[in-house]
Amino acid sequence: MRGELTAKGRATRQRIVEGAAAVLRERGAALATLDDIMARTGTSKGQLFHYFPAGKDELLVAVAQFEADQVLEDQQPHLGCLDSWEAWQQWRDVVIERYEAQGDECPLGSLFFQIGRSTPGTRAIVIELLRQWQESLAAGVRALQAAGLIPADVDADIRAAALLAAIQGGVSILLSTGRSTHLRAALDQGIADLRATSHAAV
Amino acid sequence: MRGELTAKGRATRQRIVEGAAAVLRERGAALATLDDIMARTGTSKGQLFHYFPAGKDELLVAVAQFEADQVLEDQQPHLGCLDSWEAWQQWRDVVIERYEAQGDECPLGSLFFQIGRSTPGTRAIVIELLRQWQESLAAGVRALQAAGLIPADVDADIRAAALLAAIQGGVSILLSTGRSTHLRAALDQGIADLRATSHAAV
DNA sequence: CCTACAATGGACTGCGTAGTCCATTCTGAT
DNA sequence: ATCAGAATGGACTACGCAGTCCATTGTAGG
Repeated sequence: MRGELTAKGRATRQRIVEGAAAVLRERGAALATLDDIMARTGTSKGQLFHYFPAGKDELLVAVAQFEADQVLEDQQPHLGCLDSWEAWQQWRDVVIERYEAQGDECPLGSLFFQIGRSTPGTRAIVIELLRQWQESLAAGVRALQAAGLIPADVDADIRAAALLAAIQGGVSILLSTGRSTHLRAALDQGIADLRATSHAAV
Repeated sequence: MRGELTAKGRATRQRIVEGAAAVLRERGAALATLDDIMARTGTSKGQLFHYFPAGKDELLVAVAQFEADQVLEDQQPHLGCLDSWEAWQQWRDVVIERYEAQGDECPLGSLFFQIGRSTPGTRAIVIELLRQWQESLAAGVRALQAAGLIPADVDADIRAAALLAAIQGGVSILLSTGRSTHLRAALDQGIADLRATSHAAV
């Protein structure tokens, strides 16, 4: 038992992270307390500080990483193979469905505002998430070019950046208003405009 | 002196709101304390609760309203008369400049996550802000149609919604990463795609 | 002036919460 | 069976912060 963490220990730690994630989604990072997390996960103070010696911040960073991983996973396998208009459409459906189901709970958003500015940890996680997300989208645009569905002179990176911004904006408006109108409009318009490049007179 | 608030009183109240707004931008709503605000504005506890009897929440709502008004004002007069491509371009420049200057401080964002979910107040303010913003954009699109610069069958509301989402997303990515790349990409691409409708083969 | 009430200052209270500490129980290797 | 170290429980501490309260000062109207 030199490796610091037994099987039981790993399970408990995981339970804490997942439970904490649920609590944070429900109450928001600003209002969630360690007691909430203890109650939800059926753990004690001793355990929390046993697995996250640096305290709440360390736990929040772990949760942020957990949530960030989820975001991309939830879009697979569609995000990974955007090589036809059908694939793009399926991906669109999954994204909208996911965020409509999430409603006004924003795991990463509230986390970011709680500790993002101060701690470099969460910020780095968010940046890396955005980077991978955009890279996948850019790959999708290039796949369309390779398939001859859109012109080769379309700038894949700019398009991907614009699409990513459109999604982010749609989601934050969904968070504020509770309505997915803008997310839908942004995604649909973004894809339509991409499609329009194939028969533009420019 | 029956009207509750003298000239001096009104000035103090205003000073508190503006000072609080500054503090909130700097430290984020989650970390800002009444003591910070007192220090910044040179006021006492007594004053804070004299002008905002319901306490911190009431003050935060006042700040949210103040910030929301700023957002639209800062885009004027450009946002009000988007009737030519030059006007759109100028507006684009103002938006980018404003948010680049703001950097990673998000007055409304942090406010929203602090009290937005719980209090209906801030949420209503944000919703109203978004509504007016989108309405101005839609008016701009219609102005382009009226000027014959884009086809009449372009759906102004959808375009406006997509543009608004693009901006919001660009801003939130700016908040996360500190880089305005996405905001620029989103705005430029959005306007370019709008422009492309005038010579599309569809 | 004088008076009523607004404006101000600041000490004080109460509470929620993060974090500490140690006693006890469990687990696996030898 | 034994023992080191992990896992757990929970009482206890420290403290920051919102909100209360009242004494004092300023101010406009009569």
